[in-house]
Amino acid sequence: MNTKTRYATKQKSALLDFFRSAGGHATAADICAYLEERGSRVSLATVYRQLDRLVGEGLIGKFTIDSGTPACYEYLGAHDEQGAESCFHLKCGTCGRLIHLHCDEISDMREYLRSEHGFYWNPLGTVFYGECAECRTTREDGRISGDSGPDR
Amino acid sequence: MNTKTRYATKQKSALLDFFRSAGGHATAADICAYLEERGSRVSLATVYRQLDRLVGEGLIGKFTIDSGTPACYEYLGAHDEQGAESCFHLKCGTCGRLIHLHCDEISDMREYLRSEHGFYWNPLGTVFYGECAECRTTREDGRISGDSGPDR
DNA sequence: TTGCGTGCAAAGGTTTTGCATGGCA
DNA sequence: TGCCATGCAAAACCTTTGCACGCAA
Repeated sequence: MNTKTRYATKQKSALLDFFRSAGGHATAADICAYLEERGSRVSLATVYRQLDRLVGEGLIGKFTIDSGTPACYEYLGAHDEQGAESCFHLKCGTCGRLIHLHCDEISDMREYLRSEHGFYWNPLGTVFYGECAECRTTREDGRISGDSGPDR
Repeated sequence: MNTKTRYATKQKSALLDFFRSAGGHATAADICAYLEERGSRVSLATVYRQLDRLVGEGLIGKFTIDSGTPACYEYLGAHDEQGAESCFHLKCGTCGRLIHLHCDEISDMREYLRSEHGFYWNPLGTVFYGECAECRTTREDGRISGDSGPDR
């Protein structure tokens, strides 16, 4: 589905620069806006095309927060093999925050999925949905306005 | 965000009938098509509105496979509290299959995320990305056409 | 009778695609 | 020079929303 990069263009290096310097996760539109601000204008279509290639090359990861919202992309190049596999994301459905996590505990989970279910799990790109501590506390304490509970 | 159901309409019961009989996961469009085939036509907008409410009521779960693709919905009513929390999904990025899984092992993961990171994980709605055993084997054996590896 | 739920159509937002042009090798 | 990558605009797609009507309570 995604073609290999054959030529080194300034748009591509601008994208990589963005990920290396800005870090964290960003949507295609974020990247576009950031680059424009920096003087190197890149069209949104090109951003999507490059991102697709970079994902295919394994340099960046793509993950989906919710259908209808733009996909998030994140630089993986900085992680070594070990590190990359211990990095994943938590999404709080109440406040909408995306939490970035590094921990080795999930290697157990990987091992389990592989041996027991034959599934080779890639934690990158996987988003754990739930509720963060702050929101949970707030909701249990106050029972503020809404009585319909969290979003999901 | 999602309003409570106040009236019992035939559209709503048609939706619930669908989930109880057809089971598994389905997109809004799937449901719409299925119902039309059965003679009970329900507009897509209504399907979305009802799904939103049903998710809010906890009767069905919503999860996102990939941005750009329609969201999947699944009936949860059949699960007891315990069962619901041991149900989750694996997505093979190579063949695109969505694998349905029930296992209790993940309660360890939940416990870990809660005690260590204060995060209340809801396994439903979370999709584990990776590669299934068949695809892995095929790819390692044959190294068929493409040399660019799996989609992600 | 009240007002929620529905259907239709249009809008909104994200992502993809066609085609002519420009730039890398 | 050959061909890939880009830019622009339009299309495709999923989902939400506005509004008038019908139906449950």
